[in-house]
Amino acid sequence: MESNTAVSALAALAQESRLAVFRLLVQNGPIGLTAGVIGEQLGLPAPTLSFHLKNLAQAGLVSAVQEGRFVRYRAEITAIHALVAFLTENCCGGDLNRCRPNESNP
Amino acid sequence: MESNTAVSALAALAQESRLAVFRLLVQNGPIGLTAGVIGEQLGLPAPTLSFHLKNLAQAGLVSAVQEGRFVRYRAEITAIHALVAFLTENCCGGDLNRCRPNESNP
DNA sequence: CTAAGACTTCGATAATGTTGGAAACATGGA
DNA sequence: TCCATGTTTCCAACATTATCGAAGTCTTAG
Repeated sequence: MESNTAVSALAALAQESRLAVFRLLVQNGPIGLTAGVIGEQLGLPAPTLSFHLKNLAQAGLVSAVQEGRFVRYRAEITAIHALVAFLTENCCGGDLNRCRPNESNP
Repeated sequence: MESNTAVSALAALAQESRLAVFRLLVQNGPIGLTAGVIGEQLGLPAPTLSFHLKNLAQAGLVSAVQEGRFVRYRAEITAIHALVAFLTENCCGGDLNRCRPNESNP
């Protein structure tokens, strides 16, 4: 993963509404939710939600699939895993024995 | 973890320089680095670095300890773990069997 | 006590992100 | 075809953040 990709993903999540949208989608797993339902659940005006969903999609955190008049959104869990791997890359110089010597290791 | 805390942490990491600082600190584990060394390694002017380090510290992602004239910074790995837990909280409604049915589960 | 070094705060400027109403754009049903 | 519904684009006001020079604080050495 490149630094720019990580920054985009983190920036996408670093906003109250988008974070709420993402978490809601995570909770709905592979079933996902349509834009309208998301807006209803979170009380967001349609243009605002659309703006945020686009942002999340561009960051690769959610996927969008057209279903007739609806658009179904799903969380991309693998994106989060990749992000965490990037953040903790080469943790403690790669030597996990040196990682937090006086604390429990993960 | 509260939503505000998560947003703060994500916003702190959602910036090229701060992300680089954090990753550098992660790689140096419990040993950490002084502000001067970080600035030298990343080529950041002192005021800019100070601004970013303060931001990271306020978000709980790094800790700062005064050592004489120096200030030693360390990454707070547990903050990342808490953040990930918050992001994936109640994933797929808590039923992991429903999580990505056609893909490998984590 | 003075000076030099490490780091932070101040302050001004520039750039970027957020919000939501109005209007436009699809899509499917009557 | 025409209408109702779901979603997006446009736009303008507003709010937040990034940058770094200059000046300030704090600490140790001489």
